[in-house]
Amino acid sequence: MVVLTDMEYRALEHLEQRERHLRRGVTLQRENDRVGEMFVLRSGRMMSSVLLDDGSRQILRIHSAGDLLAVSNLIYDNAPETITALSDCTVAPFERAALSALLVAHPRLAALILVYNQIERAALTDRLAALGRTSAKARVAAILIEMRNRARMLDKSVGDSFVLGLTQEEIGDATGLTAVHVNRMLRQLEDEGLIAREAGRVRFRDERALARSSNFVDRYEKLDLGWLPESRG
Amino acid sequence: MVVLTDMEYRALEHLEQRERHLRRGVTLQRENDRVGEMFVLRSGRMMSSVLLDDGSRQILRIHSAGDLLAVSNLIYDNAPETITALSDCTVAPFERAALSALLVAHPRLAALILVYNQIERAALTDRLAALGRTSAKARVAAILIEMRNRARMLDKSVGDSFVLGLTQEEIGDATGLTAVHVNRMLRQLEDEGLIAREAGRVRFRDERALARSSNFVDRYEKLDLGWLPESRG
DNA sequence: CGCGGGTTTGAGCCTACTCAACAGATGTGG
DNA sequence: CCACATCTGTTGAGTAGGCTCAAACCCGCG
Repeated sequence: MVVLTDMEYRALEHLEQRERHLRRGVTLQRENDRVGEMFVLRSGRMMSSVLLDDGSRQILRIHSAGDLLAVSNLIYDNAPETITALSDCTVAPFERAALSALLVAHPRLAALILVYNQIERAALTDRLAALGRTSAKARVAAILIEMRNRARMLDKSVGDSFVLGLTQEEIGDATGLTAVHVNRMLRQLEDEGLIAREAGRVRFRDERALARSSNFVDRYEKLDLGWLPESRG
Repeated sequence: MVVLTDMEYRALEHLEQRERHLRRGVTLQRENDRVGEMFVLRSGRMMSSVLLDDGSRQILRIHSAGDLLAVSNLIYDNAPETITALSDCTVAPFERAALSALLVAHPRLAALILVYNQIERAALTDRLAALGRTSAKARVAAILIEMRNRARMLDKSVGDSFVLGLTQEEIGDATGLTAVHVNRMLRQLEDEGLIAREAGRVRFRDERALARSSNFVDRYEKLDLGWLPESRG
């Protein structure tokens, strides 16, 4: 999508020097933890979530390889969100100072971070609209499509059938529903012939109808990056 | 909160050269419009929203003076959201290229934009959690507190009593409720002695209890900006 | 073989929605 | 200055989508 120069590439490499491996289920940081680092997710899938004081959980975002994690630690000393591994993962931690230096040395990378933020913002506002204004079925359909597209971004060979990698409870926490109701909505989508479920995999049988019933918009498409500043090296 | 240097200050002034005045109700941009500009909101209050295809509306964010508007136009040619004036407003438009130049010339301002993005992200995720996991009453309470705090940021003299400046329909579209139910929730908060309503104004009678019933967190507090890069001039 | 995590299904309930009517306030044109 | 339209807020009655509680099932795993 954007070609980095050698210098920029090396700057990123430098940022990601260290590496940490996480097993599925491990939490990288817990809400309100005193934190200072940020992370690049190098492989695997993670999620960020918050706990409300009635004990319920809201999943804010599902992250996959290449995402920046915990960027909000840049400005808050106490983490505003919990970050947990959904699969085995590797992350590369880096310090505020490193990011700060990067911004100064590589304005074009600074701009790309801004771009990244805006994509994420768009995705968040889509979810906001979904939670506020769409039915349970639409929300479940939307998360299915989003997960498939994510999978495909990392592996072009992914087609109609893919491994969801989320429990129904997790889908519920992401969509603001109960696990029980998620189950019923999946069944309904299946009964209507929109999807099929087979041993941990989901297959789209009528993607068109699925998209129609979910208001889904792919925010990684149709980006315009012509305005990016010149690179320095 | 952060002291700008003369150079930085002048760079921002330059960005905000032009000015445009908007009457209440006017839309600055409509979803899917072909756009290229971004804006600084100089005075007044605006909102960004999306329309779903069943005709319902979700308000994504309420903006007040000082906010950056339509930053997502940076990366999308077609606006992902509608932006409308909630009161008479003035905005200062600027181009992608201007922002791009700013990032190169003033890395510390680039960092501040990043900071701004993260605050906004935190606010969005709070709302996401509210829509997904809290009751109607809690959501209404939360928006009241948020609006009061916003008003106070611009005018330190604002205390328990303030002008809400939103119709019940707008509150509904922001919280994912119907106007009718918003009305009932306001009445309930009033009956319970948490608020009083008097001619367009809201007064907090028990702010502690209001905050308790709403999970509200003020994301503009407790920022740590010690890591910001040195300014250049 | 028993255990635990995840899934499935049923029954009944409650929160928030829909529809509808009305009251006030504001504005507009005649 | 009145008649009328429009927008916002208020209240009631009935409905429904999604929740709770509970039980059973499936499957991989120690």
